[in-house]
Amino acid sequence: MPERGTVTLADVAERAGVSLATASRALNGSARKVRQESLDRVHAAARELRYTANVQAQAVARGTTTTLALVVGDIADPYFAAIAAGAIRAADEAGLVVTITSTGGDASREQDVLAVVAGLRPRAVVLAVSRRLGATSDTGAAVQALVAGGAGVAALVSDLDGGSVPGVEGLVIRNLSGAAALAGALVEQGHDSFAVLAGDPTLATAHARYEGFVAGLAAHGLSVPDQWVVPSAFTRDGGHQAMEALLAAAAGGAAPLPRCVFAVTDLMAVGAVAAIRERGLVPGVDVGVAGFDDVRMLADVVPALSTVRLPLEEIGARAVRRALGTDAGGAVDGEVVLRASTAR
Amino acid sequence: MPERGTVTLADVAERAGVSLATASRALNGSARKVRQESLDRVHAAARELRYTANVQAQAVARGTTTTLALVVGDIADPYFAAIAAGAIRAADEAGLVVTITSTGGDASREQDVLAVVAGLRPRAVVLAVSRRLGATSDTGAAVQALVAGGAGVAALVSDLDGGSVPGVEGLVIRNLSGAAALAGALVEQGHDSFAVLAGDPTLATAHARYEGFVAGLAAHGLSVPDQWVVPSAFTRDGGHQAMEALLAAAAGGAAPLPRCVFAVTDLMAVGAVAAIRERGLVPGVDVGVAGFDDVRMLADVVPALSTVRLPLEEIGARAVRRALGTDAGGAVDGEVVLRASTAR
DNA sequence: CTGAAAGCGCTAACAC
DNA sequence: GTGTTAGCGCTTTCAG
Repeated sequence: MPERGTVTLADVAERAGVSLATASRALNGSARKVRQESLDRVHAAARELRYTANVQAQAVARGTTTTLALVVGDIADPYFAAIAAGAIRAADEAGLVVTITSTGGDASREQDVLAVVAGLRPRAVVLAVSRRLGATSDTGAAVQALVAGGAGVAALVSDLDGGSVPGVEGLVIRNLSGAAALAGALVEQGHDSFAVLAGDPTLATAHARYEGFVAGLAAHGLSVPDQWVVPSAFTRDGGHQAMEALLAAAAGGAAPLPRCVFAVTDLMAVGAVAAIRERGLVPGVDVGVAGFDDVRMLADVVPALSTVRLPLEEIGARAVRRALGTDAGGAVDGEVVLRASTAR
Repeated sequence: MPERGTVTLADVAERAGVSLATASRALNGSARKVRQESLDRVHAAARELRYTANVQAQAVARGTTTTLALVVGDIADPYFAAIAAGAIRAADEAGLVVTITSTGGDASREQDVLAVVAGLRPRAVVLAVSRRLGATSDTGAAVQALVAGGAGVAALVSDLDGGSVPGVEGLVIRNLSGAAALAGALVEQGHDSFAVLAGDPTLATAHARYEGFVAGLAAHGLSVPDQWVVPSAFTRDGGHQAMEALLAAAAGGAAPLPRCVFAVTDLMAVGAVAAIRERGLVPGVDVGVAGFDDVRMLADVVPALSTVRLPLEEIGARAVRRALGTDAGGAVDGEVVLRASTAR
């Protein structure tokens, strides 16, 4: 029987012939306090009426919500999408509903987004945004407000990241050491001259990967000449353009071509591979390409990308637990995976 | 000055020296009714106190929320991720916050998910799940409840889809005609024997694309023999396995290999390409492969995939507007894009 | 064990 | 214009 409007607890209580309080206790409250018979009656009534508790009302009455806010740069980016998937799973396990807001990578929007998030009075919030180096402490203030409001806050950070915001749990992703390990592996594989498609150097993640890679090379006595460090947008197209710049310079005789190129992101690496191919060269043979992340969606690109695998879904899940205080801690390591794109 | 606990409207009103009602009107209510001076005072107080309205409280008081619930199969799937991105953008423009719940493609979980969604009392809900043919009307009932609760509901449906659920706006995606057009284009390109990697035939989307393709071929006097219609999981691996089955049969002499294979999804197509390559054949040359969706992430696979482009983000955005009643309607067409994977 | 009643933070009549 | 005062739907003392 479709009801008009919406069914309230009062309706259920009335139908079950008990008080509002009893109905509430039967349906949600601390169990054990309700007689079996009343309990059954209430449940029956609820079922018949198709009652579903209004979580907003519960939230104001209880003073705490069941919302977990996830702030990401761009949900269409597979990196964030994978993290979101893990976060949703973990939140679900904790009985929380995930609200996703996206900054679009825009720092100014971040402020607004955080304000909206604050209005949600979330039980926990996970910040999976591309942190900007020299971050405006405005953002810090907004986060402080969240913390003061009682929300557990976790943020993905890099192992190069400087000051941690007080009150927020940082889940450190070892971009620095991962990139360093990759550099070492590539050198041992025989590569001896490298360029870095560095992405946006003001982004903490991009910066850490760049620094790590350079440090890894340095440990083997190698370095990357300045003209071979090319910044760009932190996207597939950015990688394409950066690689194109390198190729153009080499074609113009301005500089030789490196044996291997490290793109700080798989997506950028894919762009680079395309650029190489467009010049009539063979990626992986004429010039090696390595990425970072090992996003699953790119598993079938040819040549298969050497990269640093990050357990993205796991990261999302752990960030949630971290925000809820149910994850002990510990950093997340990447795993170097060598494939055809750097096989020579 | 970090406040302890949380700031309420009452705090703001007190600090501004006005009543609760005035503060409410100044901050949210129907403007115009508050004197400029009071208005300024209230805003100043709000700013100083870092006040952010509690949306849950507003929701119960107003009897309507600012939540838009998006139900997707799997947010890590680029198809859904793109739709989600568009939905988030459109919702944001409408001042709504998006809550994403994922069914994981599990029909039984769909029930639970819908129950949770109902508890949110969302202003609107977008169902972007893989509809199952012969759907359990249980789901229909759950949706009914949502509609009865006053939520605007929109669902992505196929042009082959049968009964529309009363009360829900169906945004029809022309899978059927898109696949038919693709078939026609491939025939005109010179292909004359086809296999279909049909995915999960119980999913409305997969089914429509299969039917459309077959119909498109029929229009040119061609057909697909039964043994060349191979069902599988609706995933990359499913496509891989299905193609592998085809290749194995051909290698065993059991059947010849078709000139061209249509995978009902780009992801499946990519899996098929990989399988072809593993057999030492050249995809696009020895056997053509076409997909559906044109997911951006796969733009750089080699050979570039012939496919049917769907404006995924746009679809997400329109579904939101549809649910809100601000989109007039009209189906979404796919656009055939021929590329190297079927060039011969 | 159960009911009556007092909130939770905010909005919306309804007066003044 | 602004303040008073009921609620919104639900939880939670506090008595019985």
